[in-house]
Amino acid sequence: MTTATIRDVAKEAGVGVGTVSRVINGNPAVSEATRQKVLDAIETLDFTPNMVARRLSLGKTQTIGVIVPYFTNPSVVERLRGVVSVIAASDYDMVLFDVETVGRREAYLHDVPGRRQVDGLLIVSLELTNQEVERLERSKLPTVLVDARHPDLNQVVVDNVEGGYIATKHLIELGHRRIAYISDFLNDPFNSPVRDRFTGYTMALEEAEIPFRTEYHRQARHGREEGRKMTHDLLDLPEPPTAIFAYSDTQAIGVLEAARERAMNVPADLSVIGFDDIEVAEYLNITTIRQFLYESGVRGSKLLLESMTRQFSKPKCISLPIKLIKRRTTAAPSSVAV
Amino acid sequence: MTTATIRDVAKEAGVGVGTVSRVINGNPAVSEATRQKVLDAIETLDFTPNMVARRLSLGKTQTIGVIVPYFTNPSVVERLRGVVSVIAASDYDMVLFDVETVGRREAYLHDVPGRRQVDGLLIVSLELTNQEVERLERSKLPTVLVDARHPDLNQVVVDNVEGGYIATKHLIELGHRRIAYISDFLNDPFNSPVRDRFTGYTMALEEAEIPFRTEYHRQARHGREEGRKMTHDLLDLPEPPTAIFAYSDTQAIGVLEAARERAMNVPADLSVIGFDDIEVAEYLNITTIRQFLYESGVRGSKLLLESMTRQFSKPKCISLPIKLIKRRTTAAPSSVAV
DNA sequence: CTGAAAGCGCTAACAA
DNA sequence: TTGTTAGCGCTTTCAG
Repeated sequence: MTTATIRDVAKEAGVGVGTVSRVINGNPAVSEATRQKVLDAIETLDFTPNMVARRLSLGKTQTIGVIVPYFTNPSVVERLRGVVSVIAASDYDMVLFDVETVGRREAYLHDVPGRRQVDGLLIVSLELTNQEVERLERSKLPTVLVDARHPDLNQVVVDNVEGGYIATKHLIELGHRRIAYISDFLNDPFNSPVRDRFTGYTMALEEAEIPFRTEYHRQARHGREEGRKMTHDLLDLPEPPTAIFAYSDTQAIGVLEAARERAMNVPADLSVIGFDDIEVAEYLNITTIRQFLYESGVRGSKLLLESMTRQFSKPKCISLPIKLIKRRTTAAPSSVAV
Repeated sequence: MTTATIRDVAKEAGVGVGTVSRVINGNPAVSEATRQKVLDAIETLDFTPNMVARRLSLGKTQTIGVIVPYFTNPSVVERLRGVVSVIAASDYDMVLFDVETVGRREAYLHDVPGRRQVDGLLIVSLELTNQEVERLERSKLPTVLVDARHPDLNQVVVDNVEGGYIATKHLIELGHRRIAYISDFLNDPFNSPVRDRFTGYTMALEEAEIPFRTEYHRQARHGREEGRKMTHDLLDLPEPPTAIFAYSDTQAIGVLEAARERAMNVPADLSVIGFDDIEVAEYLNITTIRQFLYESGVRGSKLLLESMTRQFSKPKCISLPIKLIKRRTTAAPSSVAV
């Protein structure tokens, strides 16, 4: 038994396919009698409309695409949760494109708009080149960026410079002078937050007239383990920092591990501040800069849904706040260290 | 400028649409000369084939659907990571259906097979009724269950009875006699793991000739907060337990919180064991029963991909191991408590 | 090798 | 109200 089509239903009910289509789509221009006949036929044939056919006919897919890098990253997952919560409640399906390599990134960014398989596109934590944006614009595919900026696109963002500034300033106000910043690679063309937070870091330093020391900035691939290693390097310095600002909570966890391995007391011997406020940060009592990750996903997808119904005259930019969350990994430096 | 179709390309290249199609699909029966003409035309028109049309024509979607409950649940996310890792590396797209309510559950399970929008279906942590399975079979849609059982379907599972048994036995061997089990509701028809682990719990008790006490089993909705509350209730008992086996790590975290609120020392005053071994469990040093969540996603999707190419004579059942991970939340009861 | 034409299952415009 | 028909863009015989 092959699946029933609209034609089978029409035959079974003794009506035309158009009528069946109308019934399916709730078109009121159908008499109650025939509607019932059709409904019965649908029932006996256990018919469900073929979405692919409908999509082709309609020219719409009722699907939104979400491109995310590193689905393994907790902050990305948290944003995605927000996205899922609104998409699942809408009439749209969601297809997920996970970018782990440059190749896939290019493939998705190139193909997804052209293939016409989604009605809207949400791009999370991925910096786009002008060329890519141009292509997107040509395809007329409604798009919104979450955690990435571009003058021509709708976006929801956060002020990472300010975030870096606030984090560093918190440490300074606590009395620290030897403050390190550990982060992802600064020269990654697709990662501007890492640079922005660095800028905030240096701004705060400068404001407090603390000279920036190259050896206090470490960079590596993203990850807890890398955070751990960088911390050890830092602590091996002749004049080790008394506080570390980690680009992400994940890296901050690595810092904590390193400290534990050296039997150092946090925050007495070493202060640590992270960024993001992922869920674990709370359990581990990590002082951090909260950015509303879940909320960013929610706002981003809502903005997308909205932009799919009406065109905005110019790109919308939603700026989400950030907030210092003081917990138990930061304190004044022990006097001996100063 | 509307998107170019295969017909435009054909005209531009001065060939028939069939030829263009052949070129696109790498059909070797095309002369090098015409192939080049077509390629040029594709280039100048910036043509990308419309996936929806291709799908309709092919009768395949190159898409696999994944139905998960509570995307907010860390263990589900972890499984999903495994799924994403293999799907993203395949030629399939992945559409995600998040089930938060009974209504959506029914809707997805009913519609997804019929709509023919996916070539395969992965169902995670969702128990199916016979009726639902029957429908699935009728639709001939390749399906695999992850973390759920059914005699007629492919599946990857874990022995939860054994898990519950091992967890409890660990506590018993440490010397505990007053052991509580906190969990999700036992009578949830769609959650058999909760019952299985309970069975394992009672088995271990029985084997050690420890009578089961009703007041030592608490149930509530899933969540950290609920775990916290149940723990307080337990500790308010005239004869409180010395050890708690939590259905999930999430709930175990709640136990830890409650203990901290009472300034109780874990594991000296109270032992805690969780289940799953989600990432946080490691950071928080929670003793737990590891089930290979990520791996379950990987195996499940591989099995699905495989079952989409060749039919199995009978349903495959992959059973993943479990493992006691001893960390720092379990120890012998303090003598005073005995 | 290549072009023409017949679908894939559905929607919507057009008649009736 | 309803049936008929022309697409939606692509693949795939079937001739040539």
